[in-house]
Amino acid sequence: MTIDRRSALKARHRRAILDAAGALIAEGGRFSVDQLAERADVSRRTVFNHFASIDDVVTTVCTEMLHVVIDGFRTTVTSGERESMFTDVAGALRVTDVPGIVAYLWRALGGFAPGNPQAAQIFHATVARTCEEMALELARKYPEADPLDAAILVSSLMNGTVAVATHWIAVTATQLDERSRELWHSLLERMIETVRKGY
Amino acid sequence: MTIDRRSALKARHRRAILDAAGALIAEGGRFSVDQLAERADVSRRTVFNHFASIDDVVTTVCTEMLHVVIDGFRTTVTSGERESMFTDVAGALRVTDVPGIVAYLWRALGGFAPGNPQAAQIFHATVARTCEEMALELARKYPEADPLDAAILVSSLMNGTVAVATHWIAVTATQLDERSRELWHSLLERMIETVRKGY
DNA sequence: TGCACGTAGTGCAACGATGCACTTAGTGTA
DNA sequence: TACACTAAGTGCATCGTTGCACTACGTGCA
Repeated sequence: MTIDRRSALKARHRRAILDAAGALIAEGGRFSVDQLAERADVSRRTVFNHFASIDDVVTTVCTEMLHVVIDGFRTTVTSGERESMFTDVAGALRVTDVPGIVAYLWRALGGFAPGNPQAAQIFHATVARTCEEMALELARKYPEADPLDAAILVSSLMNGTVAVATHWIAVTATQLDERSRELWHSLLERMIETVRKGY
Repeated sequence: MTIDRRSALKARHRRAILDAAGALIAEGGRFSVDQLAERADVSRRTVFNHFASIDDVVTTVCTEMLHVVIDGFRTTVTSGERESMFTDVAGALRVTDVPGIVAYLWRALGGFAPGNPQAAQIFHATVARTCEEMALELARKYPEADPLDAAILVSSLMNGTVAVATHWIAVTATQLDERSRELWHSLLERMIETVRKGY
């Protein structure tokens, strides 16, 4: 087989951009495209060749981080005995530090754009997708269960997250609080609907 | 100032190719362009975009290694008091492990192409240039001295090299012995002539 | 001798990365 | 309000990288 080095170059740069964004986000400061490009050792234009916008970059980074959570959850759920949804979720909590990862993500994002609604939206959208995937995983294993139960269980799995998020909101971006509540409500509704349709 | 990322990309790939070649040479095996390209994580074609030939790559790697020797020698000679060429050469031997570096280079090159006259030629040509630069450095500091003395001193500085080279030749590539002797003779003549002309 | 095969090296067209000039939009300031 | 300034994002020409097909040459083998 032949390795496609043309794709390899693209992939390398894409990775470099994401890694740089992850580092910059973790450092807690806002950052510009120029900073991102410099950190990734690519040109500013290349960033826009790979991603539609800065938010696209950040969303991708967050999604990647939460995929760790999803993968861990999926492994726990699929490898465990069929007992009850509760034991699966409890097991996932023991194996993966879900609230820890998501809290880290949230704090980092808070630093990324304090007072910027974009940060909260990116966070909630990413976490929402993560929750949906986890709820779907549960529903696959327990098809006879009520989708509402799965959604609520996953929601409580993410509880630590919400607490941290709310805390951050209270401390640094009070004006987001109301919007945050709305987003979490709509998230729960979307989860139930998603599980019901089973994609 | 603006960083030229176009050049940066080129430089990065050039470095990757040289590093890969250095590693492959050090590992002691022969290697093809394909191996080199794969190791450097660039396409085969890019190797030829940067270097005219495989020998060009190897020569560059060797030259870079010997620049360590040259730089160390130059520092010792220029920073030391003007006393005698002999003390300078002795000082350089104390500071830099000249025979060690060159012997390593030779063993590595021997592995690169056992039975291949190219290896010996690359080695001798590279070392010859190194010797010339060192002899020139000596002649600059002691312009009244006989170029022959400078050449012979540098030659003796490289003595460990010759010994190792001769040993390797005897063991693994006897057929190169005669050619090696010729090369070293012509090297000495060229050194003297070079110093005499002072470039 | 003829032939398959591996490897060095080249020519070329397509694709990816880059520099630069440009528009757009938000923000602070006189 | 007007204006300077900063940063996001776009269009385009150019340069660097890559895949692929090709030639040339040495080597082993029937």
